[in-house]
Amino acid sequence: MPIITLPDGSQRQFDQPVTIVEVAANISKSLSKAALAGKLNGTLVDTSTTINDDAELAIITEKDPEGVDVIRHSCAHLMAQAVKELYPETQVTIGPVIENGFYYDFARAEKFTPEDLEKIQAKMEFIVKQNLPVERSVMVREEAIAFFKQQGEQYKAQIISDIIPEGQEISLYKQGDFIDLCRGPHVPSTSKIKAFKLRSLAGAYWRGDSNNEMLQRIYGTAWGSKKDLTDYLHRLEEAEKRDHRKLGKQLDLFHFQEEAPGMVFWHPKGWALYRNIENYMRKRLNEYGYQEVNAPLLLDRSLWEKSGHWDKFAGNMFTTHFENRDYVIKPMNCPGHIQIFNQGLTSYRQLPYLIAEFGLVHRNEASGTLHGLMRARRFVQDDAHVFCTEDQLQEEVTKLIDFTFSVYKDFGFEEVLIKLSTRPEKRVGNDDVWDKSEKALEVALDSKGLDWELQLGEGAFYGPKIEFTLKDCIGRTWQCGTIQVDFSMPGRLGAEYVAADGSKQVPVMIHRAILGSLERFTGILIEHYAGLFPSWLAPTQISVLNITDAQADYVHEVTKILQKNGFKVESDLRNEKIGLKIREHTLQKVPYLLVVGKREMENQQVAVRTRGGEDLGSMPLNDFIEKLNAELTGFI
RNA sequence: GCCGGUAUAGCUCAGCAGGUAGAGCAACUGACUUGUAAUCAGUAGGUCCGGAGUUCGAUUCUUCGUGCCGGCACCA
Repeated sequence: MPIITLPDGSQRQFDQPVTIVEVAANISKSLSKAALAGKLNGTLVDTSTTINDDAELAIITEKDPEGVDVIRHSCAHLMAQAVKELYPETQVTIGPVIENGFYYDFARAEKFTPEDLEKIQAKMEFIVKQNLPVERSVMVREEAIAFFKQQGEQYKAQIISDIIPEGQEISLYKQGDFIDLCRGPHVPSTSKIKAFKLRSLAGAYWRGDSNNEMLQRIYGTAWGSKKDLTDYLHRLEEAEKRDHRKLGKQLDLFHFQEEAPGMVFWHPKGWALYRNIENYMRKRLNEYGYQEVNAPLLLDRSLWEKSGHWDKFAGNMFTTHFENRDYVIKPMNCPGHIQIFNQGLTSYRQLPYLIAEFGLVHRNEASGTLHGLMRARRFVQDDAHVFCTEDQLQEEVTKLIDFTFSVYKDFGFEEVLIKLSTRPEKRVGNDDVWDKSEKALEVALDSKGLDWELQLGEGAFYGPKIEFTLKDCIGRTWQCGTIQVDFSMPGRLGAEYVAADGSKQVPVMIHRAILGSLERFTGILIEHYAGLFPSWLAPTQISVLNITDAQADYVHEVTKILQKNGFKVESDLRNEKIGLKIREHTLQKVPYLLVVGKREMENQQVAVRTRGGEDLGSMPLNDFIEKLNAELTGFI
C-alpha cells in the first residue's frame, strides 16, 4: 500500500502497487500524457515502473531538464531504429546524450552520405507517427550476449561482456522490431519525440581509442518542443556569425594561407588588437612584480632531452639541423627560463623569482586539429615561471589565482570554471613529490573558497595543474589559464639556490599562463564580443567623417589632436554620402564615429555617434576626449 | 594522424548530362559635394586549388596530393 510523496510535499495513497504513469493519471489526465519518465527516490526510471513501497516521486516531463535528456536518449534509439530499417547490415554500438542533443555510432562498411541523413530523418519522423510503444525487458547476461550475437550485433555483445559488470541486470528496450541494449529510461512511446534534427556525420573510434577501428557517428539535436528546437538552430546561426574566422576576414584582422598551415598572418588591425591585449598584460605583470625576459627560439636538442619533453613530444616538435647539431624550435618556454635562472648564483633572499615572457612557440599539431586562431601551430604564450622555495609555494599559488581572476574580469569574463588535474600515467618525479604538488594546489583553491572539479590523471607529465575555463557570453567554454607546480624540471636542468644555512637547494617552479595562447585568446575575445570590442581593445577607436570636402582640413586637425591623445583614429574623406560612411564604419564596428559638417566646423565641435546607432549630439572635442579617456581608465 | 565533406573573381556565392564561366558587393574611371546604416553610370577582373589519367576536348569524370570545414584521437 504505497504512499507516494510528490515534490510539493503532498502525498497520495494507493491500495495496491501502482505504475508511475498511473500516479500521473491520478494527478491529472494531461500530466499522464506529458509524463516521459519518473524520478523515483532520486533515480530516473521509466513511467511503466511499478511502485510497491512508499516512495518520493516526481513526474518528469519535457519541461524538466531530465525530461529533455530522456527525449534525447530516446531520439538516439529512434535514429538507430531508422538506420537499421533503412540499412539492415549496419551494426549499432552506443548512442549517448550530449549537450543539446545526442549521437549514435554505427559500424557499416558503406559510408553514410549527407543525403542518407535526410532519409534517416524522414524515416524517424515516420516512426514517430506510428506511435510505437517503447517497452523495457530484462535478460540475464549470457542470454543477452547470445541474443545480440544471434542478431549480428557484435559490438553490443562486446559491451555486455567487457563493460557491464557481472551480476548487473541487463535491460533491453524494444520499439517495433528494434531491440537495443540500454540502461534507460526511455519515453513511453515514439510519439513523445517531437522536435529533432540530424546534424552531421563524423568518424569516431570504437571506445574512443585511436588504435581501434573507426565507426560512423551521426550527430543530432533534440528538444522538448519545436520552439526549443528552432531557438537552438537560431542560436547556432548566431554563433556562426561571430565565428572568429569569419569576423577576422570581415574586420580585416588576419588571414591564413596554404603555405603556412596553422600559422597566422596578422593584418594591421588584428595586430593592433593583439597588442592591446599584450600591453594590458605587460601592465599587469609589472603590478604583480614580474620581470619580462626573452629566450632563444632554437635550443639544442639535448636540453629537451634533459627536460623530458623530447621523450614525450618528439613527434610534435619542429626541429632543424646545422653545424652537426640538432635544434628544437621551442614548443615551450620553461627550459629557456631555467637557463636565465641558472645564470649566476641565486640566494634564497632573491626568491620568489618571477619571470615572464610573451613566448613564441611552435608545435606540430596534427593537421586535423587546426582551427583558425583557436588551435594553431605557431602561437605566443603569456608564459611565466615562478621560482620559489617550498615554503613560499602556497602563497605564490594563491597570488596567481587572484591575478588570474582579475585579468578575466577586465576582459569581460565573469564566469570561470576551475579544474584540478592530477598525476598522469606517464610522468616524471616520484610519488612524494606528486603528493606535495597536488596538495599545494588543492589547499590554495580551498583557501580561496573556490569550487573546483577533479580531473584524475589529467596533469602534465612534470606536475599537477589548475586549469581555468572561461564561459563566454553565449555559454561556450574555453580552457585558458593554467597553474602548474613542478618539483622535477628545475632539478633536471640544474637549477639551484643557496639556502639560509648555506646549502644548495633546488627551487620549486610554478609554470603559469593566464590567457594561454594569445592567438587563441584573441580568437575567444573576437567571438565573445562578436567583434564589438570595448574601446580599450578596439583596433580603431574613432572614425572621423566629413560631410563635404569643405571640412577636410578640419577633419585632419581633429584626427591629429585625437592621435596626439593616444587614440587610434581613422579619417574618411571620401567623396561619399554620410549615410554610406556611417554604414561602413559601423559595419567595421568602430566604437565612435565623429561626424563633422559645416555646423561642427564653425563651432569647433564634433557630432558623436556610437556604433550602436546612438546619437550623443555635438560636443567640443575636448569633452569627447575626456569621455573616452574615462572609459579607458584602468585598462591602458 | 583518422573518418566524412569541400575548393569557381578580392569577398559572398551561382553554374556546367564533359564543349575553357556568371551575379551581387568590393576595385578602377567618371558624374554628383552630399547631414547620421548602401547616389548613379561605365570599365576591368578568373591556370574554375595543384599534379597525373580517361577523352577529340576536363573547371566538370577518375586518381594522387594540398588547404579548408565538421567530428574523432591528441593537446607540454
